[in-house]
Amino acid sequence: MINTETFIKMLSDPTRLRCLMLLLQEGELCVCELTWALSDIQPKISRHLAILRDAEIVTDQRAGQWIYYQINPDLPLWATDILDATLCGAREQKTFVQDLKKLQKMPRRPQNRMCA
Amino acid sequence: MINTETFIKMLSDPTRLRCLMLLLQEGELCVCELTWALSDIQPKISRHLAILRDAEIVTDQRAGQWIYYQINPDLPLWATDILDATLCGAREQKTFVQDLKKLQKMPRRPQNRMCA
DNA sequence: AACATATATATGTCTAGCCGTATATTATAG
DNA sequence: CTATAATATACGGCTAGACATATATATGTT
Repeated sequence: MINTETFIKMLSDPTRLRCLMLLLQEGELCVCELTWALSDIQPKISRHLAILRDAEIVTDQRAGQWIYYQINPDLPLWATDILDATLCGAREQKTFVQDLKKLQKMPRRPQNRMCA
Repeated sequence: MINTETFIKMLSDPTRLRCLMLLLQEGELCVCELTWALSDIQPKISRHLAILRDAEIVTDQRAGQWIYYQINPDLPLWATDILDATLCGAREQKTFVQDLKKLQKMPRRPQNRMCA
């Protein structure tokens, strides 16, 4: 089971935190959606998602050529509480607002598996 | 006002996190108490507390030769929520339990100002 | 098969930030 | 006015970890 120190270290990189906030907000996103939303390069996003996956903070699931990530539903309560509180803070900050807006404007966005 | 990214970065150092957890649990502690509790060296504790003070996550108050630190009471709600959730997690981890136990066994512990 | 798209990983570089040691500052006691 | 205790800061060294680029792997399409 993950401990608080490790968990917070995982959140302490801005790219990882932005990905997690979007995943928490949206439920499930693939690498190309996150890459688009953050206006960043694919290997960087992929690498950070791999770090989060190795720490069991997110889970991944392949759907065709896309790999969808989501917050690990089995996180301990204190961990989801940290994420929820962070999202509350992020909602009033321009980085998150911009990321979410950018995501919603993504052209040819692969349909979210949750809606399939 | 502090943002989520900066706030979490401040928590991401183990020494700072341990100090914050003890401060949240105990209300107010001086440098020598934290130094004793963490079994670490004074300049290191002092430096990390200065970092937290500069980020306005803690406040300090001199009482004679001691300087007492506490969690900044004016933190935004999301920030105190993060700290509270982290403490919930920490309470079940041996680092925090040990730190707290060590603190309580400190000889000639300066009386806490809150009890004065 | 050939090509395009999505994702992952490998490699070498670079820097933010932590560390220990030494020293400075401030307060109390004698 | 010393001496001691508590705390803060300065300095140089070191390393974890983030970066960009290049390449590998996997899937889907024609």
